[in-house]
Amino acid sequence: MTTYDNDALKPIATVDLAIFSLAPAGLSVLLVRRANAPFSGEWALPGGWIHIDEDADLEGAARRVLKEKTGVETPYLEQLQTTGSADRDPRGWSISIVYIALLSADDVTEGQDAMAEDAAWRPIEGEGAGLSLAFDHAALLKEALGRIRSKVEYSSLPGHLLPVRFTLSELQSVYESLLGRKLDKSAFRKRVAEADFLEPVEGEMRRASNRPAQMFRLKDAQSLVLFDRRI
Amino acid sequence: MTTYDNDALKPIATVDLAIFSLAPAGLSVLLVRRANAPFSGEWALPGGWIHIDEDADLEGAARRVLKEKTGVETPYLEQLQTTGSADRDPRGWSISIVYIALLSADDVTEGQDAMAEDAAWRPIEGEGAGLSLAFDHAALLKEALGRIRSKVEYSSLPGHLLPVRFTLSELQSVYESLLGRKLDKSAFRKRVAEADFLEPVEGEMRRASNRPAQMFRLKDAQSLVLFDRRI
DNA sequence: CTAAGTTAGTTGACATTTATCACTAAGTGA
DNA sequence: TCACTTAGTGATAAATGTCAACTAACTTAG
Repeated sequence: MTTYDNDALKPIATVDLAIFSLAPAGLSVLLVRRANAPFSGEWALPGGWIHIDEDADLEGAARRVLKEKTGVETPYLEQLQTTGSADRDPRGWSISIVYIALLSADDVTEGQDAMAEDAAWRPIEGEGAGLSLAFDHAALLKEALGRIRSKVEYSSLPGHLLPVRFTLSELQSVYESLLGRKLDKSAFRKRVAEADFLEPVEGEMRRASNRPAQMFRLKDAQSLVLFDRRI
Repeated sequence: MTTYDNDALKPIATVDLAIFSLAPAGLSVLLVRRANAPFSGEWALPGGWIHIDEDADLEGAARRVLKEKTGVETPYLEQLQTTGSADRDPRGWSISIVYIALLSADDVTEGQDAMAEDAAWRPIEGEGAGLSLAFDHAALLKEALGRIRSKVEYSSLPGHLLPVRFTLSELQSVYESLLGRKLDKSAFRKRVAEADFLEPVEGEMRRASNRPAQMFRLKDAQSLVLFDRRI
């Protein structure tokens, strides 16, 4: 085993985030416009160097970046993957640890003031492959989308994109929009009940010109519940 | 965004591997005894610095370490997770990108000469939580075991631990031993047939003092096939 | 040569689970 | 009071899993 006699032999390490929310237009990702070289002026996933004097660990670094860009402190946060190669950054051998964050619709509306000026929500169109982003961020975003789409099939993931309180019908629409197909109401409710990640907000109903609907909230806003079978 | 004016501000980055095989005693992991500080003399997962002049990318670094320790070049290899914190290595802020590798029984027997002298196979007992390893490697190993055990439920993973050619009954035993429960022969064969990751080796049979069994091999020795439902 | 023993591989009956779709419930507004 | 809309539940058909019996193909003992 060799040692790093020379720090110049160390790779560069950054933490990058794929931050998702449900804008009215559907699933959207937060992008920032780069101010400096390389790729100055181009859009990229929010991210930054690890600050070894400030960040206790990788997840701490991810939370710091998230707070800087959105003002949100306690979202759903999950490590996606790590890429690293000699040529993904013109400045040298670099590593990117990528996290996925899901923001509730309430986080987005409440956090509008706190949001960084260089940041913007971009709706995902189709497979989301069409975007041109700095570094290898288009590929990273594609991976993140793949992970999200796959987890919708067998987890409570969509619950983290809604407002804090929502009805079962609203939850079902989010599943349907992320999956791109209709679900049966009865089967959907059976799955949700079994998975046991919701609790009713007692006495609170969504009222419209029809039968009122019971409102629910996630039992745990930070964690994902996996289903036994597909939704 | 800040820049690294000083390389001393960069974290240390290593690639570590949880390399598994099926020794006669059951699932086993390859450990190496550390020759240098820190944790000199203690057992650890095989790993090493990223060599920015030699490794093209992270997976390349993982393959290099794997070859150094086992002589094997083309195993099943999968990125598990990345940990990084200020205190996991006494030398400073450090990142470890952890890979899981699965070696076929043939790899192990053929590669015995090529295996590094400081390395040894250690059988996993129970949950594998009892081992005391350098750094946070005990926790990393536990994560790796969790990933493997969970993937056995819905993937072709056990096929990568057997010799290149094997019978369906042998495959079923490996599933059973990793899952810790018996499976129904008929249901098992239905799943395996549906998942379509095996091909028969025409004319080749396992002979014993009973009816001969058809031998099979993986259609693709590097990739995992996921099932629609649990095994 | 034959019968007993062993494991491979298949088949079918039955129980359980899951999908599909129709139904009842509870509100609004004309 | 009736038409309309969405919420929520139940009933039946289809699919799937479980269990165990069955046939097949070999070796070995007598």
